Amino acid sequence: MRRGLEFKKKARIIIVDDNYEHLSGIKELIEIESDFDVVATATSASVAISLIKKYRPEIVLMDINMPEKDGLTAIAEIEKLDLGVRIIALTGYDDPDLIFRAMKIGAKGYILKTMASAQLIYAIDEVAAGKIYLPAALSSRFFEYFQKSFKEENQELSDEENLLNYLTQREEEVLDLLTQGITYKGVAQKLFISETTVKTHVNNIFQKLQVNDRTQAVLYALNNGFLNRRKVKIAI
Amino acid sequence: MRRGLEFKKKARIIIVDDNYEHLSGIKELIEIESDFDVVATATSASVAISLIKKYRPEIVLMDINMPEKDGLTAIAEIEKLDLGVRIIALTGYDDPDLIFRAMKIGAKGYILKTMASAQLIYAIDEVAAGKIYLPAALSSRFFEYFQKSFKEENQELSDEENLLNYLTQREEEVLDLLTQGITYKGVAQKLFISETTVKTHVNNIFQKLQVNDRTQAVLYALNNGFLNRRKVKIAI
DNA sequence: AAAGATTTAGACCATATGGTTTAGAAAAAG
DNA sequence: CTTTTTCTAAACCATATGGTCTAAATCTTT
Repeated sequence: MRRGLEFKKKARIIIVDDNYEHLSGIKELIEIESDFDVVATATSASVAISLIKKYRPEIVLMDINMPEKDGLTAIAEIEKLDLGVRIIALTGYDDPDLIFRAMKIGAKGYILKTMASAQLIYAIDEVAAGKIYLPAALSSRFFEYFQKSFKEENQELSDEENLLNYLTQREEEVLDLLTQGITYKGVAQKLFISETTVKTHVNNIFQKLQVNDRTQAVLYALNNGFLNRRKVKIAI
Repeated sequence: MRRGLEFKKKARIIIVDDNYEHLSGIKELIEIESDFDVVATATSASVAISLIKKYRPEIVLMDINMPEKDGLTAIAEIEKLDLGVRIIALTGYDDPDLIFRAMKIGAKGYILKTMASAQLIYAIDEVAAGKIYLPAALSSRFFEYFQKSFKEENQELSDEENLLNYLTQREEEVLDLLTQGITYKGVAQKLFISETTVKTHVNNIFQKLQVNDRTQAVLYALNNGFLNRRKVKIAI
């Protein structure tokens, strides 16, 4: 029966906005200009959450700037419930930090209230279809923020300044095991060398990293990109 | 002289692709269908880098899948030079991991070779204008990957499972200092308590976190969100 | 082939760390 | 106003860790 006639089920929507004017404006817009079904509206995050549990909508339009419980916390809570609700965040302005945090905690889309109504409908359409949608303008802001945070975090030290680059291969292996909380005895066993050899390596590592104990060496390693070819940190 | 006639300087481009067919195809396309100026081409990353240093183009189109030095490493190196070159990554398929890594290290755009030529021109246009451009389809892939990695990292432990939540205030203070690589003696001085008291706290911490040494305690703390209300990690 | 770096490993010693128990004072919870 | 928890601190001991020096075998580089 594939590729046959598909009766596309109307996506059910809940709209959340503390401003009643906005709320009803958006509601009308959706009811008039789209096929979606606004099953409920809420003017506070806490009410919204109970409504979501009750109606199990496909889509939630969530205003971020609300007093009391703010929209971001609400999104995080709803995502934690894991009901499969797809949340589109809504704000008045394109603060990249807000965009970043919303997307981070699981929003499937983000639109500005100032955007054309067609854009809102399109966004809902895309998100209802399982995609994640960010308008090009917001996407651009997001990525600038994203890259900036990476740059700051990663380029703390140049290659010459990063003392990790002076370690030999074997020293790296030893340090790697230390960053897993393994004792010297354990390291010796894993690397098939004697414990005294491990101690020699460790002492060399200390000198090269200019630290005086295991914990500091591990912290230096973690803070300066050791193993960061797989694991990536971003600071926000 | 603002808002006067602006002679928009043609953006200068260098194209990098190990496949010569592709390379000349793209070159012709750009020369015929756009205003951009292809100042050079390269079939390897290392050649590309010297050409970039020489010509200082505004835009670089960089193929990711190349033998020898791969495109991602090349992008990272070029970004490190900090010449203000804006790099657009180019691949045959939409691997979200590749997209994520490319954007992470600073690519200003990402397009597929299979995309329409108009799309390529548009991307260059946007990136040359200072924006970051990801076609909606790739952007969607990116965000799925992005959110998945956050979800995995953040929802490792529930509040009850996270042993850090069983620590007392004083124990948290001690652990905090340990995560800074401070010795027991140092902790004692900072908290104005005796060293034996520190040891008592530390032993209690070990029991609560189910570890047997300082390094493991520090690693547990760092891996399980101690101090993570400000810093956010994502694992890839 | 020679020089240098890396990896291995021992001796020796000092001290920091970890394990266990006991216990009083202070604070919080009931 | 008890009871419980937290914070403080000591004694005691075993062992892991760290500092320094020496040195041979192996691998790299010139």
